Amino acid sequence: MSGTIDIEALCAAKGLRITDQRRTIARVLSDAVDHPDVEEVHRRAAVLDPGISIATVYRTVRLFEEAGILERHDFNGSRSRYEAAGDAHHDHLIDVESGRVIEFHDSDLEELQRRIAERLGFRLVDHRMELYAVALARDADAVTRDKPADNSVEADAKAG
Amino acid sequence: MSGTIDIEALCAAKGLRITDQRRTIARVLSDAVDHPDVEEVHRRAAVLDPGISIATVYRTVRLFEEAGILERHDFNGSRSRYEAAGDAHHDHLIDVESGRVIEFHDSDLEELQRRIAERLGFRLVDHRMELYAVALARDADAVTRDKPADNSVEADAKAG
DNA sequence: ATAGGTGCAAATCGTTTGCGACATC
DNA sequence: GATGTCGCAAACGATTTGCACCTAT
Repeated sequence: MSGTIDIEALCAAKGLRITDQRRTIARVLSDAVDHPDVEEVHRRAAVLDPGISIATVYRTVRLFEEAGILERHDFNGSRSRYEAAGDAHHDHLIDVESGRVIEFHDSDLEELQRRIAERLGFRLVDHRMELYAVALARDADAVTRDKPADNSVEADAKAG
Repeated sequence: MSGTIDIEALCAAKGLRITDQRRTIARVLSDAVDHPDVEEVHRRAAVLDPGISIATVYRTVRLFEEAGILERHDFNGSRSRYEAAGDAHHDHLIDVESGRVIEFHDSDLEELQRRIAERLGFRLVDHRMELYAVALARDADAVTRDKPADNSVEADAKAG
């Protein structure tokens, strides 16, 4: 889902100075189909530009996140993981056995969350929701799309 | 809700060696009506036993968490916060303006999460769900209990 | 008596930052 | 050419750990 976002174009649009390093990191993140952490982004960026520093990667993902270009996740605690923020909103299911992250969206869930907050006297401004689960039996991918449209779960698996 | 759990008794039941420090920390956590971080637990424990070390607090909350006596939360990233695990399961709404944490339970939500995981081919084993919200107008606490029983939201505010 | 807990200080991990050199606008 | 960025290494905050001493069982 995020693999199609042109982060470099977004940088330009936001008036961010574009350097070789930022271009490289933007490309790595535009191409990512998973949710890499900083170390992994650095590893991939270093393939394209061996001199790139991890400090620059930290600075850049932070910059991009503050510009709304990236989303940061904190699935297990320790390391932060990133994905392009351009897609429609979605939540994550983490396969606790493989570490695989599956994105999904369910509008009933979104609506219910909104109503719960309202019932408590609040207006929902954000939420964080992760499902930790184990695959059912063997045919775990045969059920990927069993109902159409927004109201159901549309998922595409992404590597760890 | 967690203020009534006798953590010391749970330690004994689990065969954990009970020391003065653990007794003190257990009491602090049994008495807590909020979600203190390690520094705050240490601060409160030090009132009862000024010599207690923060390393011991870290070791003890970790021990208690691994024994299933405490739950660790990671609401904003940095510091972990703890609460007694004895209560019925609940989720958290965080008032982004005051930092106040409100506990709630909604069985529709729990059920929906289970179904979403199932639809994706998984069995739900755990979840994390936090609502970030701002208080509506002034009468934010007049709506605390507007529907009865499990199906609705039952909340009690807890300090940050 | 002994397995295990404690306090201290040093180590670790992820992340941020001060600095002088360098690149982009 | 001014302003901002880079790489490096040191600094940082939260947490863990090695060690010599102490305590519950």
